[in-house]
Parts: sequence; structure tokens; C-alpha cells
Amino acid sequence: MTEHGATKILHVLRNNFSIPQWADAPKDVFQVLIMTVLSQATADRNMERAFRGLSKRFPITPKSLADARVEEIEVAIRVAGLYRNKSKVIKEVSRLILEKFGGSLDFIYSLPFEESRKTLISLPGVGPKTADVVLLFCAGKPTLPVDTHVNRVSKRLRLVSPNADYEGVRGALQSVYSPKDYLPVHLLLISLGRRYCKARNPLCKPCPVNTLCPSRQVEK
DNA sequence: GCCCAGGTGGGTA
DNA sequence: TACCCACATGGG
Repeated sequence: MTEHGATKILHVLRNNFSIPQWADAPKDVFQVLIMTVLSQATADRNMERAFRGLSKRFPITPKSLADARVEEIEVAIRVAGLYRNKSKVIKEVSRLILEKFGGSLDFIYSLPFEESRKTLISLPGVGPKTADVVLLFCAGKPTLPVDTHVNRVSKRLRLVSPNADYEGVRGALQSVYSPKDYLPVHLLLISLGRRYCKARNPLCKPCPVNTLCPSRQVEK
């Protein structure tokens, strides 16, 4: 995909979807990390319910969650699914942040990008997607998180090669978009993926980017 | 009742 | 390294 084609796609997406207000609001890094862990393999709605449930029981701080009993975290976040894994991750990540980073994730603002990213990924339950979300949303670092929608949609649109892995998709998107657009591109590709470009809908008939979408060629 | 949403990590070849 | 599967809920 050329930069020109990619720019046209972004233009169409901007004209058809809005970027939520919260996207530019300042955020607490630790809280974003917890929300992102809760959101793994889970619909946003259930992530939000789980986060509210957790917030009711505990202050969302490394200290309080490191001290919490896993069973209590489980009860609070059950609605998010995968709750046994996630509750262990939340407690352990909190403990490690206290022990290794003095209870703060503010290093993401001061350390070089790659070092921050590696450090985040070294935490249990934090993979590349979760790390990239935290780095982009909290610190505006130049990375473009690849979730399942971003992965699927960018392949359908031939923005990236069909067999690209996580880093391949991220690198390809980052090479055709400017860092200032990483956040909107991430959010808008997700909007397109949720609304139109479904996993089981290869034709994407009503999709706003139809005329730009090579996948449409399979249509009869 | 079935399928989909949807990251990480552990195991196996 | 590449692939497969477990993890678990809510909603259509």
C-alpha cells in the first residue's frame, strides 16, 4: 500500500467515524494498564463493568492491589472473563511495580521508548499490545497498537501483507502513517472493524471504504 | 444452544 | 520458530 492510498483511507475513516473525547484526556498510567489488562479478549462494555467493580472495592493503585486478596479481585472483575488469569496478573503486576519501580510507571515518560516498551512487556500478562496501548495513550509514544480489528482490517485493506505478525503489522502501518496519526488510525481502524469489516463478512458491502478496499474484488 | 468478541502464555513438534 | 490451546464471561 502506498502512503497516498493509506492517506485516502484515513481521510475516509475520519469522515465516517468520530474519535472519542477521552482519547486526548490525561490518564493515570497504572489505571490505563489495569484497564488494558481487563480489556484483553473482552468487549469494552464488560471491561468497563469490571473496572468499575474493581474501583468500588479498591483504590486503583499498585499498593492497594498488591495487598488485595486474589479472591476479592476475582469477584470484582468476573464480568470481564478470563478472571482467574487477570486477577493474578493484576496482583502480581502491582507487586512488581512496587518492588521494581517504586510504585510508579512514570518511567514511560523519561526512559527511551524501546526501553520503556521492553520493561512493560517484562511484566506478567503484559504483551506487546497492552504495552503499546499504555505507551501511546498515556505518553503519546510513537507506536501503533495492533488489536484483532486493526490486524484484520489493515490486511483486508492491503495496508499490510496478509501473513504479517504483530510486529509486521505495526511496522507496516507505522511506515505509511505519520506518528501524529497513530492514535486516530488505531481508533478508526477499530471503529471500521467493529461496525463493518467483520471477521465473517469478506464482502464488507456497506463499508465506507468500499471503493478503496481491494478485498471487494472477491465480490460478484 | 451456538458462535463471536478478543491478548497472553505455556506446551509441543 | 511456528503453531495450538486454555483461559471465561456477556451478548446477539
